[in-house]
Amino acid sequence: MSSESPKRLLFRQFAAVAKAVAHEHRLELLEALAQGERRVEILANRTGMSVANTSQHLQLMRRAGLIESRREGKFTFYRLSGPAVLDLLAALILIGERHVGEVDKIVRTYFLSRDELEPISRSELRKRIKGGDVQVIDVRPQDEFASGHLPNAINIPLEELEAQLAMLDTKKEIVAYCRGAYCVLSFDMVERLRARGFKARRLEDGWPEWQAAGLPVMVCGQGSRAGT
Amino acid sequence: MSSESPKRLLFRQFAAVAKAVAHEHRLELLEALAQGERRVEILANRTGMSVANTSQHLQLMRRAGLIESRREGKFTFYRLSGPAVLDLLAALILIGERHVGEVDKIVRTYFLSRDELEPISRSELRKRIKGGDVQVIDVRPQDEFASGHLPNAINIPLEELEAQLAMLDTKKEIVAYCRGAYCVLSFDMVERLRARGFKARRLEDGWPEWQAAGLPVMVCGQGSRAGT
DNA sequence: ATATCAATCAATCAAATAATTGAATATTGT
DNA sequence: ACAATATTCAATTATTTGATTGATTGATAT
Repeated sequence: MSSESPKRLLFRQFAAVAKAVAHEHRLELLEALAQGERRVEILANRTGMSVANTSQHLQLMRRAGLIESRREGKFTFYRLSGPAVLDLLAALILIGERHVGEVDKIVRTYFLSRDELEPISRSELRKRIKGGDVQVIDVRPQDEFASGHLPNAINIPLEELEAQLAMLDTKKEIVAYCRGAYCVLSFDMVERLRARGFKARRLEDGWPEWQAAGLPVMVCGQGSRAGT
Repeated sequence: MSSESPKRLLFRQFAAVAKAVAHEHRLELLEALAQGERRVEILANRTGMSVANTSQHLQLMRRAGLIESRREGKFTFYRLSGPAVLDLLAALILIGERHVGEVDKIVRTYFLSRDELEPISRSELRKRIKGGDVQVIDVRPQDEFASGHLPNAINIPLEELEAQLAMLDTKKEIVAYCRGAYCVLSFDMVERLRARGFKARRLEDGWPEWQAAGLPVMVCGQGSRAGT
């Protein structure tokens, strides 16, 4: 009587995939990995978990097929196993936004409302970049910027805004972006820029989605990096 | 020190959504609900769970925003909260297929390989239905067929195949479909039809996806139902 | 060889989740 | 009002999952 329906067996596997995303910290790890491949220790720092704990979570996700790893010398690099993982996260976020009251409440409490921020879409931003009438600011840390960013974007992490203010053209509109839909960085940046009288908006999503959409990108030192 | 980052709070909510799908039985419930709204008892029978247990799982998913309910007299009907839920399931299945070895093994063991079955796409099937050179068989139970099906489809559940064989045109190609990508019914139907010399293929997905894609449908007694 | 460092493993304890049972609630029909 | 029916609630127990600790592996550099 141990034989079970194949459908049941398959569902068990799919449930295992879902279980692997069903944890606060693992979602945070996936968000970090959506920026590009990363070492265990870096991920541990980012999420504030112990290295051992981080390692276990990563292995769990690897077993579930969400991520893959590569060994290079002493280091193990992890990366997303494919674009379907981003789809999974997007679906999760969409359901949260539409149908979970808590999400709405948190967004209202901590972020400017989405309408006030007038987010700009990927396709619209692309046109305006071509037109050259917009300044694009990448709010992520320097290392993430270096491993890939939007064309003509300049890198200004939040804490460097003061130092880089002079770089900005007060006439041109600014569009800020960071890691993704719920990365706080670009929200903060837009607020601060507006407080200083700039015309600033947010990209509606972030770097991983831009990249996944196959839009043009720049890597490393090729693009313009602000300051220093 | 109780204040946490808003991102962490949001991720907690998204993780809760993921947890709600992360269970074998709940996936099965969602698959059933993807066919249309259903009562608790019906769902309990379908999944082989007790009514109380089913009710608890359903409430958990409702709290997570995956499903909604409606009371009608003594009955409570549950339904998916929106199309994003289907996207979530699709992403889950895609990751499983691509990156989980077990899934592949199960498919190989229990189903004909996908290539052998030469599945037909939604758009192709739509064209051929218009052309009228194809017989479409809905393999689902009668009640599911009644609440909606593909245009010109006839309903032949597996156990009725023998009785309905005479209905089928041996010249025309047959396309069978059922509940979705991993519903066994249409696999079985194609195998049986081929064993009898028919030219038979599978629709690559099933009723929920057809409906979600906004393609034309028929409801209730309006369409042709085979036999009796 | 040995020291060092990144990552993993193994064992433990604490916490969350799932199934079961029987009682409780709400609605319908008599 | 009363019984019948569909669903939910509450309490219990078994199982699974998560974090922590310290030991272990594997690779590099001295």
